[in-house]
Amino acid sequence: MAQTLRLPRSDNRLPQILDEAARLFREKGYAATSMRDIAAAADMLPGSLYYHFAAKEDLLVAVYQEGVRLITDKVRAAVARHVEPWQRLEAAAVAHLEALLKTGDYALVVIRVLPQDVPKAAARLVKLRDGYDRLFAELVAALPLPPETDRQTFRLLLLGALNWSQHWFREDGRNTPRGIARSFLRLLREAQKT
Amino acid sequence: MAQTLRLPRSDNRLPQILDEAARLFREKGYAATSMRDIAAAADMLPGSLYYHFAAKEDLLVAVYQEGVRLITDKVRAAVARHVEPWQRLEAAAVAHLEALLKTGDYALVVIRVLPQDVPKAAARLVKLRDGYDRLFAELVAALPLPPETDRQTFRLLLLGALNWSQHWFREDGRNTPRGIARSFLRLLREAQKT
DNA sequence: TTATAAAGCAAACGGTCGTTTGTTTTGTTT
DNA sequence: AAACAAAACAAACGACCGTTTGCTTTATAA
Repeated sequence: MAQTLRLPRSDNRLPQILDEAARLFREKGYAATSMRDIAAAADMLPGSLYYHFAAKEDLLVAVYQEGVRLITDKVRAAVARHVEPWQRLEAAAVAHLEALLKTGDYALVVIRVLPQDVPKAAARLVKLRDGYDRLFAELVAALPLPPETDRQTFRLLLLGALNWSQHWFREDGRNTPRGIARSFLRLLREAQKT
Repeated sequence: MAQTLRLPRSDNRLPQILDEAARLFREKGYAATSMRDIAAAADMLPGSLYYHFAAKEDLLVAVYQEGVRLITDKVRAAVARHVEPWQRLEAAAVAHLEALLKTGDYALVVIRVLPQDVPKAAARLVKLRDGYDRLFAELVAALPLPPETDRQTFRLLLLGALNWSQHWFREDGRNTPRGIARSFLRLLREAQKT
């Protein structure tokens, strides 16, 4: 059979582009980061970026997609280690927060860059997020909660608090993502024991 | 006594500038909003803005300051109507969320525009916020909580969830800021009864 | 070893950015 | 009505923006 497609070259610098783009999008936001910034950080010329991405927003989508993938993988793996619903949710919360605060730039771009800040890519970004939201919804649905507890409110409370932590979190000895996630869940759990 | 200072002219359009700037900063973010955008919305020429503000970041600081003032005033007034600590906190949470989701653009700018997005004004923005944070810290300090409850974690959980609600909240008949704030507090309160 | 496509360079395009400068209009004070 | 300052206009500055185009380098497959 005829081999028509070529493999990527080994010195392909696409990963480097994505890394620097993720770092800059997280540090300065999408609008304040220029293609020239990214190119300079990746040690290329601005125009060269357009061999890999047709437009700035496509570069963001690629970073965003990788961010969602990293978070999703971490959370899925953590959840799979438990069977008890509360333990599964706690594992998910810990993995979620560790992905945000320790994995690096990709994951933070997902919660820092708002879809509405990039109108031309907003639909794609929202779609990427939706799959992840469903994962958490399932975990909350499995909890043995008293019937008067609204599960959507519960989920929004937990996820909101976790995501907001990016704004105040500073890593130090007695302040870890794991500890914070567990503390949050402890505050929420006591009231909901059946 | 000699009158050396003049009063502002009655057709001063500074309020209009601030209104449009707040609206645009909230809609598109700081970096994506240009001085030309603001000038056009206020029906002026771009250069005219510089009679009122020396730089774009000063215009943001002015909007931000007004936003903090609006939230603080609303929360203080709401808290003052109660004496019981849990009721005071609930009143504060409701007022906080109503200020964010109903007051309009100024308040939302405060939680949507990150200080780090505007390096030259970051210190001023953080200072404006700090005063407000202290207000909530005092309300949480007054709660009758079991000794094992970490009050800082409690405060960060509640405020994070409240602030994050901007990302998913859509007003409709059975979904009000007041209802959400109360639901959040109910979830947190049950576990903490002494 | 040579053909080929992947990858990046070099240079520029039109447009928009924040801001400045000099001038003009206009409300208020005397 | 004359003087004056508040407020906005008119026009431009250099810098930077996302992107395009044509050309060169280079790793790999045949």
